[in-house]
This record gives sequence, C-alpha cells and structure tokens, in this order.
Amino acid sequence: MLRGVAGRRTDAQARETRRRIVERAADIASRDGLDGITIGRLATDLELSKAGVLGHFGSKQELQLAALEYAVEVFRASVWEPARDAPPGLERLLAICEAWAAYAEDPPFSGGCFVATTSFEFATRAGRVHDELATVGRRWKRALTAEVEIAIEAGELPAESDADQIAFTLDAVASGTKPALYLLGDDTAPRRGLRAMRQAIGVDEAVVATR
Amino acid sequence: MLRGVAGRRTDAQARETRRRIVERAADIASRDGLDGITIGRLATDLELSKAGVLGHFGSKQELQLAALEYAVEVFRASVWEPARDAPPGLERLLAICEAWAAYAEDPPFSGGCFVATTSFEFATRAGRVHDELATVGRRWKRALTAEVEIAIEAGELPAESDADQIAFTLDAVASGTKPALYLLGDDTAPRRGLRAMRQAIGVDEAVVATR
DNA sequence: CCTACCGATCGGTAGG
DNA sequence: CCTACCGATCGGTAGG
Repeated sequence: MLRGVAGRRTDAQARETRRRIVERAADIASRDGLDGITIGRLATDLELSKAGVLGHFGSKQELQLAALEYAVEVFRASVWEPARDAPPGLERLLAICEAWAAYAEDPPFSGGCFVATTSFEFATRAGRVHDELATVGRRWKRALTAEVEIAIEAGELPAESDADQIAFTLDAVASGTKPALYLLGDDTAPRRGLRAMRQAIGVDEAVVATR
Repeated sequence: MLRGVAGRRTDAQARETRRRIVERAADIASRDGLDGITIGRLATDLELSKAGVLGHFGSKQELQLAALEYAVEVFRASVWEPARDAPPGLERLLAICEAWAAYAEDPPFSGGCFVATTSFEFATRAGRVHDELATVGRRWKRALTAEVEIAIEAGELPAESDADQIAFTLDAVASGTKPALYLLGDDTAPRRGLRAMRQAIGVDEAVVATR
C-alpha cells in the first residue's frame, strides 16, 4: 500500500479533513438532528472510510460535540458579531434581532438554525450533549437579558420593564420561527419573527390593550 | 402452543393492545422524536414481541402516523376543548392561550408537547409524516388567525391589528417555550409564555415604545 | 400475538 | 486514512 495515497496524512491535511467532517456533520444535524448524523453516511458523502471519519473524534459523541461547537461559533459570528460594534443597550439589542432575522432568512446551514433544532432534540435527554446545549442556551439568554438591562438603565426602555420576560420572548420567538418557515413553508416567517421581537421589546407599534 | 395464552387475541383485546402501543409511542416521541420510536424498544417496554407490535400497523411509518394522530387528538382535547364554550373572539382566544399554558405546565406526555418536538424533527424532511404535520400546523394556525379576526370584527381588538402576525407570534412563542422549560430548566416558562402571548394579542401591559 | 428468521446498518476496534 | 472485521440492533417477513 502506498503511503501518501491511502495512508496517513500530514497534520495540515488531517486538519482540513476534520474540518470537512465537522461542517458536513453540522449541516446534517441542522436538518435531521445530531442523531441523524451517522458515521457511515458521513463516510459515503465525503468519500472516506468509516474508520477515517471516526479516527478524528474517537466516538460519535465527540463528533456531535465538535459539530455543536462549530455551529455555536457560526451562530455567534452570524448573530452577535454583526451587532457587536453597535452602542450597548437598545441599539445593540435591535441590531442583534436584525442579525438574527437575516440569519433566519439566509441560514448558514441547509436545515436552518442548528441550535434551535438540537435544543428540541436534546431537551429531555441526559449526557454531555444536553449539558453543553443547556450551557450555551443559558449563556445566550443571559447575554440578551444583560442587553435589555443596559437599555433599561440608560432610560431607553421603561424602568418597569421585565428584562427576563423580554429575553424569554425573544428566545422563544426566535426558535419558534423555524417550523413556520420550513414545515409550513411561510417565507414571511423571518420578517414576522423580527416584528414579534420588536413588539416584545416595545419598539414596534403595539396592539393597544382593550381591557 | 396454547391459543388464548400466546396466540391470537379477541378484537377487543387487540384494540386495547394497539391503544397501549400508540400511547407509549407518543410518549417516547414527545421526548426523543418520532425517530426515537423503535419497534424493539416498544416490544420490550410493553412485554410484547416485535412482530406483535408491528402487526397492528404494518410498518414503522404507519405506527408514527398513528402516534401523531393520537397526539393531535390529545392536543385538541387539552388546548381547544377547554376553550370551546367561551364566547368566540377575544375571550375564546385568551381561553385557548390559558389552556395552552396549563397544558405546558402539566403536559400529558413526559417530554412535553409532542407536536412542537416533531414539528422541528420533520420540518425539512419529505414524506407522509412531514405532510401530515404540515397539515395539522396549517389548520391550527388558521384556527388561531380566525379567532383573532373575530375579535377584530367584534371591535375587541383594534381594526388595524394584523391577525396573521398575532397568530404567528402565538404559535412561535408556544413552541419556543419547550427548550426554556426542559433544556434550561426554567419552570416559569409556561407563565412567561402566557404573558408573551397576552402581550402579542395586546391585552397585557405592553412595554411603551420609546422610538 | 408468538418464534425464528432475514439483510442492512449501526458504532466501534485491530492492525497496518 | 485504509481494509477487514465485531456484536448489537434496526425494520420487516414467514408461518403458525
């Protein structure tokens, strides 16, 4: 057998292969969940052997965790990064919501938001993937809550605003948009999601209370 | 082999067995999705043979469709039935939201809302399960929209209210509540979900717009 | 509704 | 990163 053809790769080649596997795994998971990832499917898609795929991670769970880490980084780059230079408070909060809507409209994965899909999939399970998703979710909700609190302290939102409630609604609307878009085929969903977020924050024309 | 012990059952016994399988399958799917259902797991849990389980449905897909039909009926009985006698319009819409919050707080399945979980799971797939979920989802959204429209026509909500937008937000908030409750372990989620729904409708004290 | 199977695929390992 | 395996489990069938 010729080394360099079917044998071991250089470190740089190995890293590149690993990256391809992780990207593909994350894309599969955005559609079919982290359990939709199988070693055999990845091997076929990427023209590798199963052992060639698994060797980079050691176990399927490690592969799932690597896909999750990558998808979280993509989420951060798509939703947080475009807003980070906006002034903290209301303006940055709205920039985050707009970046999120753009992310929903033109997603980096073929199945839309990876985090939303896998958060449902692992909501009631035990184990490291669940724990990592919970950590990521709590961190994101804390960041949203903090942003609302800055806006309240700056007087950009009413002092009696409930930061936890607003952060909850933003998060719920964001994840709840996926089935509207993909299952029901409503392509106005990202726009409606953004409008729902703006209403939750209080910058959209709210429907007037009648009682 | 003794018939009546390990052989064929009477029609009534067979129906009862089928019902047990469907209930168990729906409960598993509420946690692990419709793909989390396996014939072998059901057989072990219910102390049946795999052929005994499968014989009632013919294929796994038919079993999934039966579980879905059952779960939709449970949803209808939990969320629509308690509200059906309320006066049509705003009052009935709020009754639906309250019934939904009670359903989220004390769910009939161990993994919470079956419909929310499986709507994410099958959002980007093809096939009969996807199609049936899409039909159910559209029907439910139409019912919510119609209820909002009745409220608008009755003057209970402002004439310029956007019924589609309100129905979208109600649905998104409802499904988005599951990860807050189960993944993040926030047991205030059903209450916050109800409050988000009331704000979307316009009957909760809205945060005042500042720009 | 059971036993006794079937081929396919799963995650994973040994050894090069 | 490959070939060649492993036991376990998958959905499903034959026949009673």
